[in-house]
Amino acid sequence: MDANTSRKNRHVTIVDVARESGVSYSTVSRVLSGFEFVKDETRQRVLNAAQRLGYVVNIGARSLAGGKSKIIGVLVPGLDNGYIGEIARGIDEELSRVNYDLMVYTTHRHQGKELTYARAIANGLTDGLLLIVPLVRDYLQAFQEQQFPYVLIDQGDPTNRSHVVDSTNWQGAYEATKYLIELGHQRIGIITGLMEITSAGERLEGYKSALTDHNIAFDPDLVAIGDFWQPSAYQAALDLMSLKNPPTAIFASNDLSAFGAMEAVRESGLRIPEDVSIIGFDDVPQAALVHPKLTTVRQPLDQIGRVAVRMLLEQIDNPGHPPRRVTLATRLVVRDSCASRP
Amino acid sequence: MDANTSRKNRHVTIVDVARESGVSYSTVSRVLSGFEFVKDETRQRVLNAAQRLGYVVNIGARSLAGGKSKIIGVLVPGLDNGYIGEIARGIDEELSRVNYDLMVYTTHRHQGKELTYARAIANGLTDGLLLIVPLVRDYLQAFQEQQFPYVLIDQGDPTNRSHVVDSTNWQGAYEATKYLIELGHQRIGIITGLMEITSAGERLEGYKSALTDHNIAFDPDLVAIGDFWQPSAYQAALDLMSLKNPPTAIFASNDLSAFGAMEAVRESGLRIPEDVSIIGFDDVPQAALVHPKLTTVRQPLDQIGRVAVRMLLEQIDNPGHPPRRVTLATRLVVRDSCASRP
DNA sequence: AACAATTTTGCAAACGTTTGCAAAAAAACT
DNA sequence: AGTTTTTTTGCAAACGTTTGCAAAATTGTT
Repeated sequence: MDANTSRKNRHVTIVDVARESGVSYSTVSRVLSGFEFVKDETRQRVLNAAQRLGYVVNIGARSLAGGKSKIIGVLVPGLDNGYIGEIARGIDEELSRVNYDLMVYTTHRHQGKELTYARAIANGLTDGLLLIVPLVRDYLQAFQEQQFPYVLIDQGDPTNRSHVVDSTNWQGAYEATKYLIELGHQRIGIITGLMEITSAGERLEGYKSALTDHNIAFDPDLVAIGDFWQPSAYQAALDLMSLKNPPTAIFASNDLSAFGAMEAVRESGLRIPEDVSIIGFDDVPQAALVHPKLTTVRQPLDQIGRVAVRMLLEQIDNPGHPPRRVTLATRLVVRDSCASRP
Repeated sequence: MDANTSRKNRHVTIVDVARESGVSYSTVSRVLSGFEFVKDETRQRVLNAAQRLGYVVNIGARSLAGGKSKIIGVLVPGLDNGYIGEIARGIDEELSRVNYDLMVYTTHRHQGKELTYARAIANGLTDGLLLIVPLVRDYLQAFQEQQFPYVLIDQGDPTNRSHVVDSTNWQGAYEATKYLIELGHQRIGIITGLMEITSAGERLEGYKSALTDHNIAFDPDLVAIGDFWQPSAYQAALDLMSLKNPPTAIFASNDLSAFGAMEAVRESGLRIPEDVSIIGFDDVPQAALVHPKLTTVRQPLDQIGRVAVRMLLEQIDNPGHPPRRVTLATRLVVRDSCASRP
């Protein structure tokens, strides 16, 4: 096979630009990568030449040589849910303002060997990492030792050594529950999230507090364990509804769970909100699309993404920044899925 | 400021592994990167050493030196919709099987200067590109000249020089329309997609053909131009419903548009499906969640993603592969949003 | 046992940047 | 005009790989 594929598809390099503009390649590098001292006239000359030649930096080389890759990574379970989608939008928008690119790593695949995995990332070409995953643990330490920038999204770090951005989970849950109580409900069920995630716990606590504060005894039977996904919430709701004394309202720990609950309730032959009220958490785009429109606690998801990016960039530019935790406010969005107690 | 940040956070390199296992670094490279001739015993020794040291390749260096980066890029408008999410899932799953990573580029930002942009990508560190974008044009040629691997998803290439994977748009639209006709509808409106996208045109044609084949005159008034997004579909549906002789059924060119149409119809005080039937296209996850559940034409979105990846890999491993076009079958999914003519 | 053929290994030269250090040029003082 | 200071530039040495080529080791032939 005479496969004379010319492997070398020569690209325009910094050297070409240097030649074209009559300066040394290091000057070009300086012009292109930063703001070092370089005479304005020279800078212009270089910029023009680069433009003319259609130069574009080779990221691999740059990161090898020690510069920033201008890539940040985001570690997520998967792309296929509105929650992540909204956060991703915020991330993306903020990133674009500073000309960074985005690398996506999904965990659902790399089961188990996450540590190795995280090391791979840190070692590689990303300048920092955004983690939107449950069960973060071991590798945080590795990151800390390496001073590798990262921020946790919607997931607390028990050791308080991480930068994290989240929202007022406890309070949001409290408000949701309170709202239900004010509608006259006394038996309020909750479908929890995956309890390994800190926000799931916080929401459960908020629910409990609201109950207590309004003199309603907490009944463990009304707590159904879910995992933030629709199918398990569906099952959980089914369990709740088959109680001898079923709830007249359900607080689902996220919207996806609320959708599952709606399905289950409807299948039990009951109407929403006439027979049972359902409230969610997150306010993903679909929440306003389902019927009846879902009343829910809004997390400013895109904002969360934005803030996370800013915090990460801060660390990148300024290593050794002391850990910060930013908590964004949630607010109740009343739509059509809740009504007064029947 | 005594910021003595030790810039050099030394990583384990191929050289360390070489030392540890008592061979030269090139042998290590060969063991790690490919299947070159190397004695089995040596290979084992190297592998063990690498394992022990926790070695992990530096992608930047590898791609600089001419190897594969094992990263593929995907160019999308944005991450915040179920359609992309599903395709992405397919892509991701398939990629994980071959240990590739994923870089996401969104276009909504780089308005206009897409050519420069695409060149940047191709020049950079991705081994290939998946394009899920409207309005592909100029840069395709650049890719072709450079023999840079790419595949078009759900978007045809008029010149037939690209690898593309899509689904049976014409046929899906035909079936949807036919289904509506068989339910007795005579005045069937259509909300088109963004007409710059080939699939939008194909779906419109399918709709027309079905009409013609069943002796229903095509009425231009019943065609409302949309752009595949909910808000414009909402408006389009409103227009349709305010016709002197409004349609009794609407074929929306994608599910998002169908959601918009549902909203509009409901707001006009009409019921779905009793007063007007609505059918969508795509079958995104939410389609089964809205109420009434949406009858729609299912595209195997994750499959599309999978196939696209396979085609891309094929090109990467085997440059100069002649362009192929794979068209996956759609099928009608009947749910609750369509009924016989009132 | 000598030689040829084949398989396995190692050396060195890229790949395209960044950056410390020193040289050159320009500007600011005497 | 001669110094000193400051700004601007260039050289060279990394960074961690891959890979062509040649040397070394192994195997096969006679």
